[in-house]
Amino acid sequence: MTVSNTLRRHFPDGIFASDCPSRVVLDHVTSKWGTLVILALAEGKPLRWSELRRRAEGVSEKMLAQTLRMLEADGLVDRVARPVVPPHVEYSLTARGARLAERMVPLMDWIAEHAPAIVGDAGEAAARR
Amino acid sequence: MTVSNTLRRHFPDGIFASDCPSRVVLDHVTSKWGTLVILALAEGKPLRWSELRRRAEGVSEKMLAQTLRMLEADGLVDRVARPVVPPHVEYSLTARGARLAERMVPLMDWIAEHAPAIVGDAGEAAARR
DNA sequence: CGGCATCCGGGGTGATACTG
DNA sequence: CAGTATCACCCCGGATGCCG
Repeated sequence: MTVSNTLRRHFPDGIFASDCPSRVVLDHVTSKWGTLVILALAEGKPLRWSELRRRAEGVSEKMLAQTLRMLEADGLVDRVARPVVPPHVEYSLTARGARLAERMVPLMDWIAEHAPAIVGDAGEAAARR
Repeated sequence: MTVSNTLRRHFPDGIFASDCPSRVVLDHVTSKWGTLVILALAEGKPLRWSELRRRAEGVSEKMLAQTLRMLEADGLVDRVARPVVPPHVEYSLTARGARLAERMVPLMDWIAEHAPAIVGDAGEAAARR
């Protein structure tokens, strides 16, 4: 038993049809920067734009903006702008986003634990070639 | 409490440094087709190339091959070829892959349940604009 | 500080054809 | 059936410049 009844109920015959809404959401939350942003916000503490940029190391302004707008449109991230100068904007997870994050953290934990071994294996395999 | 101690222990100061092995593994398992392949194999039943192509609807031959080789190199997917004609090749999850899949299924369950609402919201938001 | 608009270059992607 | 090879294209994503 590795596939849940929920999954079976929703996708009895093909995991994901190419036009299924799940595909869209899947692409959003598993996007390169989407996962990092959600995870950074998973601590529960609102983060500012500049903080997010540091947390998701390597992200460009454009991609961070794009990612945040995408997640906001999906109702996963909340954006609160205080109209002061200099501007102060904070991002946090919505209730929905927090529930999603709960399911992402165990996955990230696993990856964090096993990534070194996996990359190590790959390196050896590459060296053997 | 939304971020685990494991995650904190491994990434005390930045979720993911840009050169961290986790980034590589993360990109692999959250790649567009990687998730679908892992999930398709998560049932535990070995699948043939052509079955995988049908399950991951929309995947091209090239990307399926690329994805499978990547996951195989990561030690997540096992490839067994029976040298008969016509060729018979079966893919399944390794023990490591199965453990990863266990952590992906809850995430996919959540997405499967909430994707319609999310896409629906996005549609409404777009219409409102 | 927190964005958005524009340009543009490279590589990821898909279609097609071919093979063991 | 299960792939590899080749190629053309498109779009992701970075860099830059400007604005509230």
